[in-house]
Amino acid sequence: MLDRLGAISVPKSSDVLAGRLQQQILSGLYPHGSALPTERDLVSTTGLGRGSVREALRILESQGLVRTRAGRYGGSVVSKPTDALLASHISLFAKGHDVSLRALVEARQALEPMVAALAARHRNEEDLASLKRISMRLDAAAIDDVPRFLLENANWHSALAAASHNDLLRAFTASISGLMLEASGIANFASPEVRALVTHAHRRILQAIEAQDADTARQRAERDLQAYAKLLEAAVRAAGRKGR
Amino acid sequence: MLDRLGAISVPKSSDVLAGRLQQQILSGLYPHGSALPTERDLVSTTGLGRGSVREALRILESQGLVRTRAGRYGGSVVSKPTDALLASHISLFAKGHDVSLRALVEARQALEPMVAALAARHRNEEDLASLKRISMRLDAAAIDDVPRFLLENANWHSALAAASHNDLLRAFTASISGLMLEASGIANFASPEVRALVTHAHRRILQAIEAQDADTARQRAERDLQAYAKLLEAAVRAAGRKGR
DNA sequence: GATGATCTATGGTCTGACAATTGACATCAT
DNA sequence: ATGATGTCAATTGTCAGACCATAGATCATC
Repeated sequence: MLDRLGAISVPKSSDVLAGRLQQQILSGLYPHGSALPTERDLVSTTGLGRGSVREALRILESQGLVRTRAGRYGGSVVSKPTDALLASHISLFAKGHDVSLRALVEARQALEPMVAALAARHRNEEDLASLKRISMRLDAAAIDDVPRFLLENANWHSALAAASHNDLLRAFTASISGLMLEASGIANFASPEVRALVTHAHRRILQAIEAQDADTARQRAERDLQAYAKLLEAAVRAAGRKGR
Repeated sequence: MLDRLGAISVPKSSDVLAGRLQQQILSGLYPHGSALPTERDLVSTTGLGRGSVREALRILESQGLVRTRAGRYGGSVVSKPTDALLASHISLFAKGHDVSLRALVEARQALEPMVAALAARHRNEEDLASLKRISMRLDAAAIDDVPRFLLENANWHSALAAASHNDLLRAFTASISGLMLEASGIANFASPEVRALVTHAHRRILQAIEAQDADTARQRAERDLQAYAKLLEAAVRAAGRKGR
């Protein structure tokens, strides 16, 4: 008989422990907010050394599954991964793969029409107030404060995504807004014309959302993003010519 | 004079080291594929203990920025975060936030039309061959092999996203496909009618992509997903009634 | 009752040691 | 020559033990 053996890999003990704890957390054995055993308890129950246990906890921590505090009554507490953590992972992925500004715009073009439609459908008064507040700040900054304008613009897109009440779309959108905020600081693309286009577009979308008109919100987001993408493409071409 | 002091937090040495190494990697000081200093070198240059250094490396590892191997000529090598790693983080986020199947479908509805349009525009012969191969397997499995059908369906969506040649959209789409594959195993939604709808829809989209007709591809993806969403909603309502 | 000192279980860190791994190199048999 | 085998050395993997830092509870004091 011929035994076919694949490659055999010996996993690290910290990886094994991290995987088992992750599974137990996801299975509901350790619900959100509950405390994991202390490091020393884990040492005695698993038979591993404290270093390995701590490495496993560090893995869970960077997955956002636990938060650890020192001191008496401290320890590792189960928690939900935050938007910011997911955004940082998405950001690392994007930077590692040299995702272009164009690809970011494509992603935003994909997400934002649906986000706008959902926001129109599901927004509550608080969402609306938040969007209006940010819109006012955005309009004010559009006149002459470009860095502030870019920041408030990112906030606006994040607030719109929050109003959609879809956690996944919200996290995706917030990540892309952060990445575009970084990129636009470099690209220096926010001319007065672009700023006028953006504030006008946001106002129109906000009206549709206030009226809870999902189809109009979607269409306006689509059209405005298409105009934005064309302007951006032209600016990139111009910068390319100037760069020679 | 009144000094206003905010909260002062003392960061962990492993976090500080992980942050500095991350910065150095992103700055290009350690390009992709290059080796980080060995653990003991880091110990001597930083003055930290080896445990802290190892915890920092474990953080970078779970961010996908390095891969570590044991043995002589081993060590930590700079690498790019993989799709699978980002997908796992997105999956943890989604599970932690109890993202509903409905929210997943909304995300797919947002992404897929753009993905289809980009795939039609940017696909090469290899992408096309891959999609055709998966389509054949999908059609075969649609007759009676439901688990295989669901798996090949997830593969189809991932292949479509790969053909878009947008790394971010590809990673998002692959993550959502994985999550829906898990969820559909539970929801048991893939009736023969649904399977027929899906295979037909995929065939039509594939035709548009082969013809490199971006607008048609987008429209077909939009319409088909809308039909799919309605079927799903009806199934969920039916399951809700049965559940009583 | 407020204030401050003290207690103590917990994570944070360092040191030292040894085991396991693994690629390069030397050796040997053919 | 060449292929198999053994040896070596640098590196990560792991453990044990000690001590420090933190922070909430508790107690003592006024």
